[in-house]
Amino acid sequence: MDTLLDSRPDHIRAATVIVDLGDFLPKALAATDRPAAPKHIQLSRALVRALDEGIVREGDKLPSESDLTEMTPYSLGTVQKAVKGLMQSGFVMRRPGIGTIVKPWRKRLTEPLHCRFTNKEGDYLPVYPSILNRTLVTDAGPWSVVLGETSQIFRIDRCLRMDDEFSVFSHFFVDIDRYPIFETLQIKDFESNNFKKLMYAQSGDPISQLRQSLTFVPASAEIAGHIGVEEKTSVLLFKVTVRTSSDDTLYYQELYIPPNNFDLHIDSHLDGLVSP
Amino acid sequence: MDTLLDSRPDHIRAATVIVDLGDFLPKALAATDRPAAPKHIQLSRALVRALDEGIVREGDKLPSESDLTEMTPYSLGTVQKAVKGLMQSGFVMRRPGIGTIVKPWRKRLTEPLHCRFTNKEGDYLPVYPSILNRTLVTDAGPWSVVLGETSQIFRIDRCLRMDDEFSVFSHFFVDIDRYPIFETLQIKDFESNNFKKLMYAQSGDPISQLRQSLTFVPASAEIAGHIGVEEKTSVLLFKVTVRTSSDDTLYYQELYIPPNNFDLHIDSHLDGLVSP
DNA sequence: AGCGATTTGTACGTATGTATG
DNA sequence: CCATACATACGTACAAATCGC
Repeated sequence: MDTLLDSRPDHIRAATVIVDLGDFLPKALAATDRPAAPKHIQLSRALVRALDEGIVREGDKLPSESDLTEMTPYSLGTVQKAVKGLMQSGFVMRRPGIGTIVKPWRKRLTEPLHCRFTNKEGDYLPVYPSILNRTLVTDAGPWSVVLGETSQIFRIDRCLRMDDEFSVFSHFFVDIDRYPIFETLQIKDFESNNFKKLMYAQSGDPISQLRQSLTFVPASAEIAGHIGVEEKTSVLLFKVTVRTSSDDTLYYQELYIPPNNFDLHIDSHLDGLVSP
Repeated sequence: MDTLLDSRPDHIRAATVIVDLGDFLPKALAATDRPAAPKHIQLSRALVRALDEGIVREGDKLPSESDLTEMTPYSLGTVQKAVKGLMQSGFVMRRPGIGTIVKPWRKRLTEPLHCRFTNKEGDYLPVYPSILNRTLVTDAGPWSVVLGETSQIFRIDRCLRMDDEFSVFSHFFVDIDRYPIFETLQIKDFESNNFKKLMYAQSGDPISQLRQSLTFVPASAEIAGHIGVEEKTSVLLFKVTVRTSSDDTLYYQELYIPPNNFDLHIDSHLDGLVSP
């Protein structure tokens, strides 16, 4: 084939070598989750882990379905479910007759999940979160609607500094019945951990519904102070509700974003395959 | 069951009656797509159509998997795929032991796909689109990156009036090799149709990847005029790239949104099940 | 252009597990 | 404890797209 006329994207054209997972997969699958996740989820996670650990790299071709069926104790259908999940999450690309190819993912997902900015070059700004406060919420609001009127809701206030450029203020609402760790953990412990890890450590439930909305609102005095704008300046309020496929709300988040010159990247869906 | 203590959401509590699709489904499935879509997609679409036509309403319980298997010529696995697709798209909710329940969708999706606002009551603002212009794009930009440097790109400029409240200006970029209809159709024909219908009529390919980002930008003179703000006013630039699961870009859209008091609802994913 | 070999995609039938009422 | 209904899993078969010869 004439490569000069090969206009396919790099991550397709370059994929000729099939990555060897013969050593990795059996070990990765032996380390079972507790309680045991479905087999196709275990396989999906193992493959994502292989990506995280650099065993599989962007542009690599994964073993074929039948190969995976042979090197795992799973059936073809299970393997297919696993790889299909990876495709729906955007990790890989599949074509009949070609194979399964790992898409370029630019950079691994870091904290926090739903508020990442890129500069003009497309690089993500590093985020430096700091915890300001944690309170038991007693009044009603959007949080109680989505998390349930009867539940015990904690609110965690954070300030997310975006690489010394600007700051975002965050109200994070969570039901402590579902995530008791947010009540028991000391505030200082939040600093060293990150929210995504905490959420996944507790739930294991796949995220499959994201409800997001945006409004312009005037900044309150408190919020204005934290994000460095004048009081009543118009800022963006970004509301995020995260649900499982069975419609349980995992958490609700409000992000106050001042005017800035960076691109806010909006997540579409993740299907619970993000590696903790 | 004591309804006073029943704190479950309406759409679960109310679902006691199983909707009768015995008449509708066989007829709906007989009207096959051209070219034939996979059976599980056909079934999904038939169920969505039942929703559109009011045969199934919000809160209704769908027939069980085994019932659907009996009333259709399809196997259990096929039925499961179809209903699972509806769940991942957010149309229905499923629980073992209970059944499949149609979620409240407030209002059917109308035009345009990615820019819908709600008022304080949660109702969508009606949208009145008008076509301003259609040009062949020759220069490079984000559009050429995502649609391909070599492709013939058309740009359609539109003004989307949001229920007499405010207006949004839109640049819609599409590859005419993929959607020749955007070149052949007269501008006046766009008014009566809507974009979503046009896109689905042509492709049939399921949408599965949405890439969305937001930036603050100063409004150009032209755009400022259309959306009724002063030149150089800071407006929101909402960029949307829509791809299939095989990574083909369907279209790219830029939306210029003036400051306003409504909620911009952000789509997460639709999986191609939206009924045309 | 044609023909296998490969690989994903769809589909069927069956069996068993788990949550709910 | 039982019936219902969704969830997972297995094994098989064939179709459709792609590639190399």
